[in-house]
Amino acid sequence: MAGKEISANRAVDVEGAILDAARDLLAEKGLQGLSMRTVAERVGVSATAIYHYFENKEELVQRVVRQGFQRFGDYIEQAMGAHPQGSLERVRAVGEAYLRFALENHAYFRVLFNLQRPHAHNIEDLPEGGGYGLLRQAVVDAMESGAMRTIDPDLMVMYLWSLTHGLLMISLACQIEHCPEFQSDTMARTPMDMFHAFGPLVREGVLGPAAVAAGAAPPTGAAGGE
Amino acid sequence: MAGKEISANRAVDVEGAILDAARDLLAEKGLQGLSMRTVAERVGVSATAIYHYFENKEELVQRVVRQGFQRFGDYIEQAMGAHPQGSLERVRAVGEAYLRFALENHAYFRVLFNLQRPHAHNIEDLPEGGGYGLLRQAVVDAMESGAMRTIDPDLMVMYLWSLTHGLLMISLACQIEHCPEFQSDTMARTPMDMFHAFGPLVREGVLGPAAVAAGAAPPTGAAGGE
DNA sequence: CCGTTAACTTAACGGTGTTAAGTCGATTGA
DNA sequence: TCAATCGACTTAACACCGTTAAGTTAACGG
Repeated sequence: MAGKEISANRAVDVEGAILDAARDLLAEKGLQGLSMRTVAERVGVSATAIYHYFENKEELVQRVVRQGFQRFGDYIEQAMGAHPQGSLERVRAVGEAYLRFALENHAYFRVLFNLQRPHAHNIEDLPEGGGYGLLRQAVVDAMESGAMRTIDPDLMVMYLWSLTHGLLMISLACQIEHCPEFQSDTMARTPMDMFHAFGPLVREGVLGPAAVAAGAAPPTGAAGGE
Repeated sequence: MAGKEISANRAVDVEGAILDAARDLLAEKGLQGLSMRTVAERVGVSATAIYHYFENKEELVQRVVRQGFQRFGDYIEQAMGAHPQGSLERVRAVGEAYLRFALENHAYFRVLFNLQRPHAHNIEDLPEGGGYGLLRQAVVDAMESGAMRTIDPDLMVMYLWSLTHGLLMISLACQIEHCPEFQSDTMARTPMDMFHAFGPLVREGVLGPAAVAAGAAPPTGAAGGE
């Protein structure tokens, strides 16, 4: 029995070591930098030994990702706890922690959120060349016509772009149609429906028309603000 | 000279054929499904012939991506044109076209925006397991305390999550610090600064406190839809 | 002591991006 | 008209990749 424990512990050790090595490699060099052979070399076993603990490379990566989301969640939870329940600061703290975690571990975060290597394309390769400039002009026009509040148009564009792009990315990352999580009654299912459902929030804000009209903007805490 | 033209045209033909084959393969099977050998087979040349036109696989993909963004931009421009200048409908149309294009060409779009294969992870693997549920609770609490308007909490969570995630993805996709495009005076530079700058927009909406207070919500067009 | 099983190993297969060297026809200069 | 050049390829090969098959070796239960 002592022997069994030892061997079991050893097995756990090796499995853990494989996971650790895989995580480090992912953080250092991304998914492309993770090969079964390099992981095995770091651990000190042969490449095929990994197949004793994991079915294939995908499962290995999946396990690392799962572990990563766990830490991500813990990080956010801790950041939240520092603010009073029911406050907007608390909601904002979630977003801040989200960003902070991602920026501090961004090579690793890329893997968590399914991104490829940096792929050095400038902003000009993005919808730019037709997209960014067009949206910006539409925003400037809307501001001039009074259909939209007047602020820095680049900030407005970034806000609208982020919201749309984020919705899309999340929808694509998990095939949202198959997630019971998101099937609440009042909530539309397709990304396009959600986009439309965002309308009132985008127009009137998270405080809502009544609060804004009453000039009741809280002096200290606000959802996205400093 | 006739011969030169012919050979030049032929060269262009082959180059174009390679690009077309690469685009089709990317749209069908994503980045993993694109190998130099399969592209070459479709075109009817040997794999190494590609290296006469492109430095390596990365450049080939880059070229396809660039072409893709061009079409993406054209698509958006066309959708915009259908709405009157200066209207919120026009701004919203950009977002709608953005989503429509991405959803209709999503295998291809994944490559444009640097995403990996579907990687079937459920929503539970996302910040869930600590994140989604926590944010949702914070939102529910804020609604109950009156710090936030009361709507479907899942919709609110999706809105906040999309905005934050999108900002992050765009920031990571192009290293925004090095983009002069985004160095406008009033605009903060880091993703975290932008997140904070979003504050007033998130709280009060794109219409602004004055318009909302005046009950001046336009009857027909609004930024995020109906 | 024997059979089984866990925990590996080595060898190999088919695939990948990429390089080196060679072929071959058309173009060009003398 | 002939030799040289050059563009547009080809074949062969290299190193690496994920993965499978078969074998080894030590510990264990009966």
